[in-house]
Formats: sequence, structure tokens, C-alpha cells
Amino acid sequence: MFKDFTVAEAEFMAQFKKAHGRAWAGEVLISPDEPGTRLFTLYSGLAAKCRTLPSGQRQLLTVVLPGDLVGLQGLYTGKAWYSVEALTDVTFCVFEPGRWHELLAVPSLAKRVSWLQALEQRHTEERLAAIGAGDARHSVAHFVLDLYVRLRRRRLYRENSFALPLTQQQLADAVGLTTVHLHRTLRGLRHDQILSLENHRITILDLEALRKLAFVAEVIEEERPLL
Amino acid sequence: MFKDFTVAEAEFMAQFKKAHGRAWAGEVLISPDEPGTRLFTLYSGLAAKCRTLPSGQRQLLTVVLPGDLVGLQGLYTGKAWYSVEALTDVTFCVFEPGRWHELLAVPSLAKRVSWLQALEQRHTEERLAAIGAGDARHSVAHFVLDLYVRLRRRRLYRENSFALPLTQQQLADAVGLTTVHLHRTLRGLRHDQILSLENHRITILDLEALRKLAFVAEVIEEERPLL
DNA sequence: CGTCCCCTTGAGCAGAATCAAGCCTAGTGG
DNA sequence: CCACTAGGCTTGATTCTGCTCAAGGGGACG
Repeated sequence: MFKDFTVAEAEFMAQFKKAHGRAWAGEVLISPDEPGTRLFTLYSGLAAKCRTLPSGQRQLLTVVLPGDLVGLQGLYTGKAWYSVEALTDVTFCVFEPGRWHELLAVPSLAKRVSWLQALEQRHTEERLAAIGAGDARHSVAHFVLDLYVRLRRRRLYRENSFALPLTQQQLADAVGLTTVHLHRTLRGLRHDQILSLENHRITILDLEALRKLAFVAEVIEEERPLL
Repeated sequence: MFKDFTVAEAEFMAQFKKAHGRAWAGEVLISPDEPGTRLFTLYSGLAAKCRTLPSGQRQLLTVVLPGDLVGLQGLYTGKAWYSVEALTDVTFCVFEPGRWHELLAVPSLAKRVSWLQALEQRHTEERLAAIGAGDARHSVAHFVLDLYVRLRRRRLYRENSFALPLTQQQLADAVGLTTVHLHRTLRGLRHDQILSLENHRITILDLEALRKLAFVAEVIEEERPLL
């Protein structure tokens, strides 16, 4: 993952890094309540980025995968409006927020950051389109395919199957459905031999059909910079 | 808008700027078809950033306001996956994409860019939550309030009323409804004395009620950097 | 004056939410 | 080791939100 860093970049990143973190499944890593600004990159494990509305409703914004940078918005706005919690046991690399401006002063790193942000932006907009313009099947299909593609980029999948450490409640929050209807949608997808979910493991039965359903033209995860 | 630029920054921006653009209402500024990478900041007028799905469905991602930077994602991925079209007559400031790395080499400008991106990300995530977790009323309320707050930041509103140069079709695409149901939702909001839409002009009748409905904790548009 | 596009309204239907109950598994304590 | 419990999954019945189809009205423009 570091292989495309130059020596100077690697050197800077090494000293920018503050500590190595570790947390158990279920632990909250970032919360809108506590004002502390945290900035880190996930190393291993999965985390969920959620927005909780005053009504108690939750919307899962994204599943954070290894290599993703988390906490940047909080750094600029001073306060997070979302929460991040570990879905599995996780390890992560904590940065020093106070020295952020130093990092941006290194042009090649600044480019990486901006690039990363552009990719994240695109990702969120795709989700928005999937949820806003499609029905339940589309939304679920898009969620699964997106995760599959992102995991594949990181070589974290096994054939056409991958672990999805979410309860159906959390999954429902991600796609904007109730658990009941989500379950029925999944049953439908299973029945049509498109994908199945068992024991917190997704198996893609028909990738082509899934692609069509999810209308993700090509969820291209071309490059991914930064540690 | 330039007032917070230092002399050096202003100087750089001046030569980074390539041309002054102008387009009529309805013109397409960026399209996923034509490969040309464009980068510009809107000066005046309004534009819509849309994602068109293979099915023909459209999702309006955001309404681009003066001061917003457009085309950054296309710069990194080489190809836009969205389209941007002028809602009114617009003027904009075109940049030279080839010299983007030079801009990022100026630390203070790099910070502005990253900051701007972080704000945009937040904005999109709020929309996602509003559409995913809420019903039609919530989604509409959020859209209107969000626009109101953003316009106010730029001093582009008049009391509790502002122009909304969208057809009901486009508005429906923005909030993820059909025109028919959007219309009924608007009628409901009108009936409850919350907001009204007439002649492409939104009037907010009860800001407090709207706030509650939209559950936008505080759509804080604190600072906005960059030209 | 006619046409086109957009807004408006109604009737009927379908997808998704709610309510409610039973089941299965893992964890707990006797 | 086994009953007990709790949380999550599964399913059915019912309700309602939002979609589809369809038709009429009004303003802008040729």
C-alpha cells in the first residue's frame, strides 16, 4: 500500500503518524457528542459511518474499509455531525490533527488528499442516486455491488463472497428500508438467484444481473492514494 | 469574496484563471459524454448537477450556487459521471486544469480546496440522510431549507423568499419523488403554512416549523474559501 | 388561434411501513 | 447440563405512502 510513496513522502507520513490504535467491535470511534477531533486511517477491520437524526432515525452513510481516511470533515468544522463505530475489531493509524497544515504543504500529499476526497464525494453521490432514484431492489443491489467492488480493489474478498458484519437493522439503515421490507427484498433477490445473505456473509450468485440492477455503470475504483 | 485572499494567493489565482465564461439557461456545461475536463467556479446564476441513470431516471445531486467549484472529480477520474446544466443564465470563471498541481503546491490554496471538498462532502451526506431516512415531507423540507441557508450565506435571498428556477420535474428529481406526489406534498406544506411555491419562487412561511421538519440540526455554512 | 409544455387534480394500484407473533441461536445463571 | 432469556431473524395481515395512468386547465410562443 505504501509502494507508491516517494521517500520524502514516506518520511513525512512516518512522523505525521501519532499512534497506532485498536478497538473492539461495537466501540464508538468518533461521536458527534464528544468534541475531540480525531483523524485516522483504518488499517484492518470494518467500521460504519452513521448519521443519527433527532428523530432517532439512523442513516448509514458508508462502510469504512481499510485504507479509508476518517475524520477530515470534523477537522475543518470542528465538530463531527456523524458517528463512526467499529463493526469488527479494528486497528487504525492515528494522525496528529494539529499538524494537518504541514501535510497539505507537501504538494504531492495535498494532491493525494484532494484526490481521496474527490473519490469519496463521488461514492456518496452514487449512493444518493441509488437511494433517491431507485426502489428497494436497486438500493440493495447497489449497496452490495459497491461493497464488493471496493473490497475487491483491496483484495479483501473470496471469490464471489464476502463477510458483511452488519445486523439486518444496520443494513436497513444503510439502504433506507425497514428490517421487514429489507428481509423481503433479500428473499426476492435470493429467489431470483442474484445474491444471498447467510450468516453475515454475502454471496453473489449472478454478477451480471447484479450489475444491471445496480446500474453502477462501472464502479471504478481506479487508484487510491494515501495512508 | 476575495477579501480573505493574501496578495500572493490572489496573484496566483489571477494567472490560474483561464477565461471568463457565460452560458444561457438550459445550456449543458459539463456532460459525461464529452470527455473534455472542465474546471470552473460559478460566478452568477444557478446550475444543476445531475446524475442520469441508464434507466433514464435522473437524480439531481445538488444545486450549484455562485462560489461553488465544479468539475474537480472529473479532473481526477478523467471523466465526469454527472452532468451540469445552467438553470438560469450563468457566468463562471474557467480554470486551467493542466495547472491544477501548481495550485495544490501553494499550501494555503491546497487547504482551501480540501476544506471546500470537506464541506461539499458534508452537504451530500446530509442530503443522503434526508432522502434515505425521511419521507417526502422531510426530503422536500430539507431541500428547501438547505437552499435557503446556502443562499443566505451568500446574501442572495430576499426576506423569507427566493427564486427557484426549477420545473417541478427537476424538483421531483432532486427529492426523489414523482411530479404528481411532489405537487401533493407541496400542497400539504402550503396548507400547513410552512412554505409555498409560486411562480418558481419559494416563500418560507414558518421557518421554525421548517427547521423541525428538516431536522437539519444547524445547516451551518461557516466559511467558504476559494474563488 | 393553435400547440406545446408545465402544472393540477382524480382514481386506482403497488411498494413499503406498521403491527404482531413465532422461531432460532447464543449467552446466562442455576 | 439444562432451563431461561434476549436479540435478531422470519413471516403474515393490515395500513398507508407514494406511484401510475389519465385527463383537464393555463400560460407562452409561434
